[in-house]
Amino acid sequence: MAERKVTSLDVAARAGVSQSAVSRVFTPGASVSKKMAARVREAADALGYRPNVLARSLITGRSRIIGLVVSYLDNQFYPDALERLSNALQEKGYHILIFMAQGSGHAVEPVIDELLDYQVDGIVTASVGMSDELAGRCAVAGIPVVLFNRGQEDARLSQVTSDNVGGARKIAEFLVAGGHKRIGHITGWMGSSTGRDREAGFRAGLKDAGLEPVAVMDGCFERETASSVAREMVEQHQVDAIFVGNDHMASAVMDTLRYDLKLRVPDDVSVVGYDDVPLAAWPSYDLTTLRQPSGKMVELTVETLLEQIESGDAAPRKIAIDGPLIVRGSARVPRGWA
Amino acid sequence: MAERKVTSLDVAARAGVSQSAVSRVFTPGASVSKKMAARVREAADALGYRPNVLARSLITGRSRIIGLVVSYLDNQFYPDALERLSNALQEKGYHILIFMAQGSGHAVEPVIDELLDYQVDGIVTASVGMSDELAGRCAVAGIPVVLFNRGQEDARLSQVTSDNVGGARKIAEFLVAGGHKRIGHITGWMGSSTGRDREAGFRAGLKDAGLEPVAVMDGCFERETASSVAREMVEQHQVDAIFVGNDHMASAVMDTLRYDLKLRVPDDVSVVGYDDVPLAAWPSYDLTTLRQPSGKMVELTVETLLEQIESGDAAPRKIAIDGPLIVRGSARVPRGWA
DNA sequence: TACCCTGTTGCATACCTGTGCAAATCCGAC
DNA sequence: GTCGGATTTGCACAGGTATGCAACAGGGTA
Repeated sequence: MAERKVTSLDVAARAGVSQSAVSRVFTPGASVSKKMAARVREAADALGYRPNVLARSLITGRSRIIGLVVSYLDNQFYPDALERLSNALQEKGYHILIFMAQGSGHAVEPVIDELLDYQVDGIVTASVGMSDELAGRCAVAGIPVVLFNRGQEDARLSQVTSDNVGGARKIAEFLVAGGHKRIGHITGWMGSSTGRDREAGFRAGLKDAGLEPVAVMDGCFERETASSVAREMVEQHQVDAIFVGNDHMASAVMDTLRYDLKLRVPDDVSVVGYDDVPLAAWPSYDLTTLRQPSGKMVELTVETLLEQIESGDAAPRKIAIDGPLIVRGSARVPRGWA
Repeated sequence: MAERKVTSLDVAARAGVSQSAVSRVFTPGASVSKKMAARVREAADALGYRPNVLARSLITGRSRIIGLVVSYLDNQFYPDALERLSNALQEKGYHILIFMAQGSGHAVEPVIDELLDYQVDGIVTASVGMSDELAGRCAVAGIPVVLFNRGQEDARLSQVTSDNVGGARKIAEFLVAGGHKRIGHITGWMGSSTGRDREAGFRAGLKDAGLEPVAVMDGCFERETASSVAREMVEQHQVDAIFVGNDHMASAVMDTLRYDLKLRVPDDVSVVGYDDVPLAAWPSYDLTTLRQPSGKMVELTVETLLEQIESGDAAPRKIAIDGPLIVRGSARVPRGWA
């Protein structure tokens, strides 16, 4: 039923040339005469020949596959980034092999092993950390790793994040300028660098104004957790503003404030998020938030990764780019704010 | 810097056995003695050996890679399905190579070629159609294709959808029972089977009640388009209910009705969606909608695909599963509705 | 014509694994 | 101790491609 695969040998036979000639025609930068190229291409088209990427990778040592490890896709930020990442890599002739880090986010270990089995040229992990031992295995295998939206000490790992400390500080300044007195913070998962950095920046920003958060609780990057924590924060700490660790949780918090606790946003409580995902701009939320420029982040991720893959020995890079505060209607705007 | 890759030969040498022995130890179902397996595994662990999937696929003819073609991820339905699909396949030892069909959804052609280059074992296309010629190429190559959430005539293609005609009919009945008189429909993209089937089912349902939609306009599965179309529908056709072709658009329509046109939902206009994505359950939308059981759909997609891959000559299947109407608060509920 | 230089081509091999076949080993029964 | 059968092992090759090396052709100059 399924026809036998057509190989470079078939093409060579039909064109009356050697197999190596065929190979060279399909290898950019190889030495082939115009005439030869024309003959081979004609035969190849007639037979419907296309080079076998897997066989090719066996000999070149490059698979043109990038492994992507991701743990959840319900936060809009990640599908968006995934789409951009895939497009950017596709343009460079690479493709994404996707791996879900299931369970409680800690099951990265077995996933990386499988990744290595596929001889990926590089790895991007989105919102997922790596053990030192794992980082070592990748380093030994010569496979560059870029942490996307997450940071880690290990010098062998590259990372691309937004300036979480600086961003959160801006938010603190904004809330202070808005005259809020009882400010709370629902953090991202404190087991993540992102969650910790935003908390640190936020605390620092308040401290500069002589303030301190009246409550800091872990939202774990989950909508349900954030909702229940928000309820507690309002009822027990009477906050007048909440900085929520990302937009995904912030939208849930706004829903809880409005529909569950019957409070007005921002009149009773101001809410600020982080990321500026698409839904932040939807009229239902109209969320003031700090934009993580995902286009730029992806761009730099690709650049960092390909640089290491193609030049072999480029040093890992730790990149933090800053993003603007997007002022919308979910938080009281300070008088005369630019 | 990067150590030379450790191969089955290295393991064989260390264990003092032949390379084939090593291969057999890592091939489930091959004939190996306990003793041999133990020796080989010890040596393999010591060296950190893992079989090279690419080299293996070269000889077995199976890559254990499934190609996924997807055109957009901003509709929550797709990231959700992608996550489930990846997990389900991962469990079976397969992995997803992702391809974005960029542009106006018609650029599937070049993408499929690239897919074939990677020797994928099967293809899943999400909300993307295929030309007959393309379907033919896949059939010739012996690669099964499953259309996810989209239908097509071609007998060589499998497909898994919800019962779009039946589902839309249920919605029509619900709106009619609710006493609505001027009912409009913002369709999904009419270039897609999904869009057309839902429209047909909806029309049929209204007809059974002696009604007809007062307006039918194409929302193209895009939020912006749906919004502007909704405005037109209200202003020029005074609808009292709108069936929107999916939840992704429906949430935008609700925002437009409420915040732009200052209408109350459902008091002034009822809105019903399709899919039951997570945001449909969020209090801000509380959207009445028809659930597409994505878990079940993914399950059947995997089953269909693997059956064809592994048994080689299973016939393509056309599956349409039906889903329940989820009644929430965005549409007037008929008196005494179960 | 003899010469050299540049640009093309073919030959042979390597990449890493799975598998058919034949040889080897094992084990128990006579 | 011998034999038969079942199980295990090794040998050798195949799968589809890229590439170093040597051989080759072509063309221009003296």
